[in-house]
Amino acid sequence: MNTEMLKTVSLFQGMNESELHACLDALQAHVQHCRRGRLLLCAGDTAPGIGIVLSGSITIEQSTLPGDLSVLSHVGSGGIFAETYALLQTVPLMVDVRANEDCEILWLAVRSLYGNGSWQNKLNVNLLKVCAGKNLALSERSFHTAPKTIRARVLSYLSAEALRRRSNDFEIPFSRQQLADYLNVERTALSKELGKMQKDGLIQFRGRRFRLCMHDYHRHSV
Amino acid sequence: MNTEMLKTVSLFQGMNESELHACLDALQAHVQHCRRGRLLLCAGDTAPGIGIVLSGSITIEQSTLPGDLSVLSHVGSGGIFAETYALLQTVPLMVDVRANEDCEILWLAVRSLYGNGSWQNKLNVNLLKVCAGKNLALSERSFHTAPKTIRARVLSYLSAEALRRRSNDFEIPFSRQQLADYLNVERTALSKELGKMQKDGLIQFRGRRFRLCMHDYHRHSV
DNA sequence: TAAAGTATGTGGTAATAACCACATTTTCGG
DNA sequence: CCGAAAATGTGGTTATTACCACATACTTTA
Repeated sequence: MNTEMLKTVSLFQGMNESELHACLDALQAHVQHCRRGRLLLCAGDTAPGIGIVLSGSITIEQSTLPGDLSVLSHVGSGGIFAETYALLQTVPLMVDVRANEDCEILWLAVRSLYGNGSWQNKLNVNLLKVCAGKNLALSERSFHTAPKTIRARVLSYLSAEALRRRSNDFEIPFSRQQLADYLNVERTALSKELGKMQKDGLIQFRGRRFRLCMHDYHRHSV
Repeated sequence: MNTEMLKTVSLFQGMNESELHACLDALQAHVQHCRRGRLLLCAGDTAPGIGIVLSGSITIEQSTLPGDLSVLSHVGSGGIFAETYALLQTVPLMVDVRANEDCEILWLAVRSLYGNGSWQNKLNVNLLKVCAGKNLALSERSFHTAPKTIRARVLSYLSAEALRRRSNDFEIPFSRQQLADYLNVERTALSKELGKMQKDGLIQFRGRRFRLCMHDYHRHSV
């Protein structure tokens, strides 16, 4: 493997040749080749580790309705991805990762970070988890505020919540005002839209308790 | 200091008593008392370290125009804050941190994380920086997409960019379509609003080059 | 250089959400 | 159990934006 290239990767900054080798060894580094257009990871998966793009490039895509695809970000050679999900091993991906062109990916197993049990190490790992957690929370919110209509934002949020609780019937942790702030909409407009959605049979709610009535989510005209 | 309480803090998970003490010592932990309503940190500052709320609670506030204050988040006892900025020491805060009630804050000096120079340590620190960087990028975008009008979003973005470049005349890294996506608005609506803003004398632009014509935007110095 | 293709700007229209004033419901302290 | 206060919902109006069709400018390349 070309270690010169690896020295330019942010993760390995400040390491000399021997440290780099020790590191790659301990993290069970291995290379995956991937053809342009193929999925490296898909929503629902748990990340197998931290990904580093050795050559080529990948895109992070929002996996909503097919045909209405949106690219969230682009990671080129030397970039890293999936580290948030790798650090929070229980959390499933909300996005797809696709090879934007033929590429080589270096995977690092993250559990090896928990190396020697020194307090320095524990502190680092705890701090990493906190950062990754905030990261995830921020990504998720930006997900739910992306749709242009209030209805779509509400559905995005409620669907994610239902998925998380593994139930279509659940309580949300927000008051109406807080939910409005979270979704970046005006409170009374939110109330009105919630009412309409109930009338339309999409949801039922009372206070903070919501029920999602998803008849079939596979319906989308061409 | 009450170490029982500290053991519940996410940062110190999994540490025993002696590790905890070693840790507090190495990180030059010290306690600050703060009265309800006072500012702990203000926008433009650089964070002195990682903050942990020992008692009371704090709020993170958006420091835009006074009178139009918005609370971004609330951190209670046991919570940590400012870790993003502490990890990226060069970056000035975009927010204010205020004591929501009388409180005690434990500050940890982050440079001590760079402890022994093992590759494990370097890797951890590098990873932390990557996470903190993504965090910051996500926060910043949610800042710029928070305003309700296109004009306000554009100004929020351009002002931040001007601040970063320390100049009112700069190039942005986005095409129109990309900027529209970033600000979560429709491209042609963005073009129209940019035109109006130029006509109104707020900005000048040509392609990716922008100039901010803000008469009084130097309220960052004390 | 011409032609094709891409990026950007403009006009008009319909849909949507912000905003305000106020009604109703819920929560909470006495 | 009451009344006050907070939270939530409703109606109507206006401002703003999404959306569409198309014009113009700027790039690329044959």
